[in-house]
Amino acid sequence: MTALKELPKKSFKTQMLEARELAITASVNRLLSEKGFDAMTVDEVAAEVGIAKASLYKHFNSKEELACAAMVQAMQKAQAFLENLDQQTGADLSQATPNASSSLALNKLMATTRWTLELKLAGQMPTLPSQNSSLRATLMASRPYMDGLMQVSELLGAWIVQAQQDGHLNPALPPIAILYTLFARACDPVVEFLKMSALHSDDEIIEMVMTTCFAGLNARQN
Amino acid sequence: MTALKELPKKSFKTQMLEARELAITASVNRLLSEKGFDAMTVDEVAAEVGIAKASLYKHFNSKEELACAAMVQAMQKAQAFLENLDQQTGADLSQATPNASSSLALNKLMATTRWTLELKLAGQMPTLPSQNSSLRATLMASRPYMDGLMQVSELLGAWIVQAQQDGHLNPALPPIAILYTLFARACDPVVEFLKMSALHSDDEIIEMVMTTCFAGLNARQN
DNA sequence: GTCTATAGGAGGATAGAC
DNA sequence: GTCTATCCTCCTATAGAC
Repeated sequence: MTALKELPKKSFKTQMLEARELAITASVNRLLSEKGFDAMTVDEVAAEVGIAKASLYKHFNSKEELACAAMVQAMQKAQAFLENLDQQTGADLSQATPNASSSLALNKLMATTRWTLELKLAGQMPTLPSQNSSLRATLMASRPYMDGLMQVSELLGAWIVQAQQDGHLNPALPPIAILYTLFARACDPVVEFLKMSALHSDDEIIEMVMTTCFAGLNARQN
Repeated sequence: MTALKELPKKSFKTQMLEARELAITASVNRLLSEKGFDAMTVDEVAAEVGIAKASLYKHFNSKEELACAAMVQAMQKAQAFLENLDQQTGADLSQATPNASSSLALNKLMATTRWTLELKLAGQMPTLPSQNSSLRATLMASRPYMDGLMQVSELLGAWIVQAQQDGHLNPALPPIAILYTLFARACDPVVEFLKMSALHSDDEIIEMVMTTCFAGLNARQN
C-alpha cells in the first residue's frame, strides 16, 4: 500500500505540462525538418501548437532552447532505437540474410540507416544546422544532447568496428569516416531531390539511397 | 581596319562595371558557401566588396537576384569545366587507369565529382537552398541558371548512361538517381563533418568521399 | 554610381492583465 | 500559465545629396 506512495508521483498538473511540452517538441521537430532552424519562426510554432507565443516562452527561454529541446527528444528516440537493436540477435533482424549471424553488425547498421531515411521521408528528421548557426552553440552546451550524441556514436562505432572485422565494411576507411557518412545520410539532400522529382515512391527512394550508400555507384566487380 | 570596329566594343566604363560585378559575385559566392543564403546579409557583402550597400542595389534589385547572379556564374564555371572535359580523350585524363579507354565516361564523372569536392573544401561551392527559400523561386525563374543546370545535367546524364553501358556504373540504378547523387555530393554534409573533426587533410577527405561515393561503405565482394 | 541616412517590415522577446 | 498588445533589434530596401 505504502509502496505505491513511494513511486515518483506526478501531479495531474505536471502531466499536463509534460504533455503540452511533448506536443510542442513534436511540432518543432516537424517544422525543423520542413524548413530548418533559421526559416522556422516562433509564431509558426505557436500557431501549430495552438497557443500564444508568449506561452511558449514560459516553457523555453529562447528559440534556440526550443529547438534544442526538440532535438534532444529526437536524439533520445534514436538512442532508444539503437539500444533496442543492440540487444537483438541475428534471428530477430528482419533484414536477415542467409549468413545473418556473421553479418549481424552490418545488418544493425543498415537497419539504422533505413530507419533514419524513413524518419526523414516522414518529415520527422530535424536538419542539422551545419552552418554557423546560433543553434550550434546551444546544442554543444546542452548536456542531454551531447550525452545522447555520445551514446549514439559509441553504439554505432562499436558496430562499425565489428562489421569491419567481419569483413563486411571497407577496413581501409577510418571508423569515424564511416560514422560521419551514416550521420550525413540522415540529412542527405539526395532524398529531397528524389522526393521532389516525384518519379519514385518513398520505398524506392530508400532502396536506392541504401544501395548507393553501402554498395556505391559502381557496378559490382565480379 | 574597319573590321576591328565591328567587334563588340566594350567601353572602359563597361569593363569597370563588369569587373566590379565579378568582384561582387565572387564575394557572394564565398559567403553563400560559408553561411548559406539566409544567414548571409547584404551588409556583409557590401563590407567585403568595399562599397556601400546602396551601391549594391544599383547592380542588383534584391538579395535574391544578388545570390542568383553568383550562382549563375558558378553554374557557368561548372559548364565550362564539363564542356572542356567532354572534348578530352582517354589519354588526357590524369585519372587514367590501365583500361582507361573503356572507362572514359566513368573517369569523367569521377573527375567532375573530385572537382566539386575541391571547390567545396575551398569554400567556393554555394550551398543550395534545399529548404523552401525565397531564393528557389528566383533561381527557377532565371533563364541563365536553368539553362546552365540543363546543360550540366545533359552532359553528366550522357556520361552516366555511357558508364552504365560500359558496365562501370550499377545499371540497376536509374540515371536520374545517379545524377542527383552526384549533385548531392556537392553539398554533402559529411565534408563539413570531416573537416571539423580536423583529423584528416583535405586530400584525404576527398579520397574518402570519393571511395564511399563510388565504391560504397561495403568491403569488396571478391 | 557612390555615398549617408532612413524608411519599412519581419521576427524574437517581454509586460501586464486575467 | 495563458492571453493580448507591444517593444526592440536586425535586415532588406530606398530616398536624396553629391
